[in-house]
Amino acid sequence: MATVKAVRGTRDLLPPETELWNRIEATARQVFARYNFGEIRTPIFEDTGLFARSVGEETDIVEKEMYTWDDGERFEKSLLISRWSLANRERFGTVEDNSPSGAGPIDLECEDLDGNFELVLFGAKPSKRSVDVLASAVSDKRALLTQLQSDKEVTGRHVFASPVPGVPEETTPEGVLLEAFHGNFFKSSQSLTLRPENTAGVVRAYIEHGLGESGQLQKLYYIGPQFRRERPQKGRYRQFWQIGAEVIGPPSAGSESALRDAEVLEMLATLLDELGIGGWALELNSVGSAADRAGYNDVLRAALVDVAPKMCGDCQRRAVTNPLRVLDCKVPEDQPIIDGLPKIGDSLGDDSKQHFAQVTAALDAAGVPYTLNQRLVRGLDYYTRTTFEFTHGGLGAQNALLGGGRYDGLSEAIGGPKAPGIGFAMGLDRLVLTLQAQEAVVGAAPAAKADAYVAPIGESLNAAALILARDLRRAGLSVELGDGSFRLKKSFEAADKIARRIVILGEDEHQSGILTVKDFTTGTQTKVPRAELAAHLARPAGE
RNA sequence: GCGGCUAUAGUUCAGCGGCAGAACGCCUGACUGUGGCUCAGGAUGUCGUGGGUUCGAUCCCCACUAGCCGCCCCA
Repeated sequence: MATVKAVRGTRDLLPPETELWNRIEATARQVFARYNFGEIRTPIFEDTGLFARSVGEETDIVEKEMYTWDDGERFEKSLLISRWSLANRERFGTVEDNSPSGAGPIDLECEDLDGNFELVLFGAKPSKRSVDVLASAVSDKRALLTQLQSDKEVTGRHVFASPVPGVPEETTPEGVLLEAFHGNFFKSSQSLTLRPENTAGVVRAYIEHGLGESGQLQKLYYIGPQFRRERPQKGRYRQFWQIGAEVIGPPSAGSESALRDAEVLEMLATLLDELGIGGWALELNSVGSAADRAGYNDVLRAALVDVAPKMCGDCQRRAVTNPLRVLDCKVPEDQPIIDGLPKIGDSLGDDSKQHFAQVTAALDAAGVPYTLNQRLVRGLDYYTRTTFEFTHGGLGAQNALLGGGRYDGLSEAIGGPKAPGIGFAMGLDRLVLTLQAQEAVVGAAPAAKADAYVAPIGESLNAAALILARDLRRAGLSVELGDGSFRLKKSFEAADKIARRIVILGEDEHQSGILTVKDFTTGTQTKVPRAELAAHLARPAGE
């Protein structure tokens, strides 16, 4: 029997690797706290419409990478089928009787009509298969159900016509309506999606809880898994982890100020430094207001008409579908052409230019190094004005550690108040890879060992050992508990691997209350009264 | 979604159309209340899954699945 494995693009994080993850998360929380960010935890799934409207209908994420499902009550469907089958046992008793035009493949449709739900069973043009299907439907409702659920050829054919409730009728040339049911059969049906990113959820929560009403700037961070159905690669998974933060609020709270952009960028520089990421680079750009961006898109599209035929195949396609993406092209031959294209900086309005100048001036003053990259146009629709990316060499094709930008119109796009904001998302999976690579060079610190290993000799002392371990643990020590069924040799072998000292609890020690402690670092063995044991074990190894 | 490479022991990997291998790790003993170092011995396994070719396939062929690298896109 094939064993069940983690599904493609997902993975387990095990010790000791999880220590690194926790260290990163703890560092991030500390840094965020110093900048007065609070944690927000939003649901892992949201209404599909949220992502369609925020991330952008036309983006790859929404078009083909989301995990989306319908949250209707699917069981009701089978009830309806069985009801239909019973009701028509008589009428469709024979194949000939039932098929004025021949009973075709049977299908189900349901649709929301005026708040109620319509469910329709209909047959299409006759075929040998469809006759068989119907025959089994009449004789056995379970067989019909199986057919409907398993046979793609049957269930895949959708021909829908508006029915008269309860009355069979002719429908389209392709199909004959067999029966229609009308009523509130489906209590609810909603399209849900595993979040592909977290900014949309944060802004949704901001709107839903009226956080803008406080008049205060909201500074929120999150840490959690996101989901995109992409082809897995190193540092890219279908369930991936992001740490991100958002600064959002009403304009009166200063949410549009370039100072906020600079503060976020300076915080990120600090965070990466404190994480020990060496050699990061900040790339910075402004895509301007929504209008600036649209204008540039037109200018770029026009400019590409002449030069695109000389470019790579991908670029020729992008020139039509998404001109901004041409700027991302990595084909060497195309680079001179791209350099000759109009720059987005020339399409920025005065407001956008001034805002961006303030951002860079603040970064200069704070000593945060950056490089301007006019080709940096982020893929998500909601970005405006400042966009940025922190990259790191040694990540292969996936060289972006984190990315983000300003999204002044996002709240309004999903039905909220005017609430400009700026935020970022950091790929935790890649951050871990980067740190692991660095530590491999520097030399990873050995895994932390427990303070002590309590080794009872004989199973009769197991309970006493449990109590001893409990007391040491309550004193704040990390303690592993051995098993009295082990021979002492085995206890030593096990203990040496996972603890700094071993505490032997044999009959002698149990009677006298004076325990035998051996320090693995020095190999010295001492007798320690139980009352002094915790203090003794708390000392560094070798002392 | 597309292209290339890969899949053998717990791990890292050799290997060959004819008995399944190494290192490390693991277990046992030398040593019944003392680890590391050493020595002796042992088990490693559906050779990714399913087909095909062949007297015979872990090896050759095909498909599938998964991983890695690149593309697309993105964190």
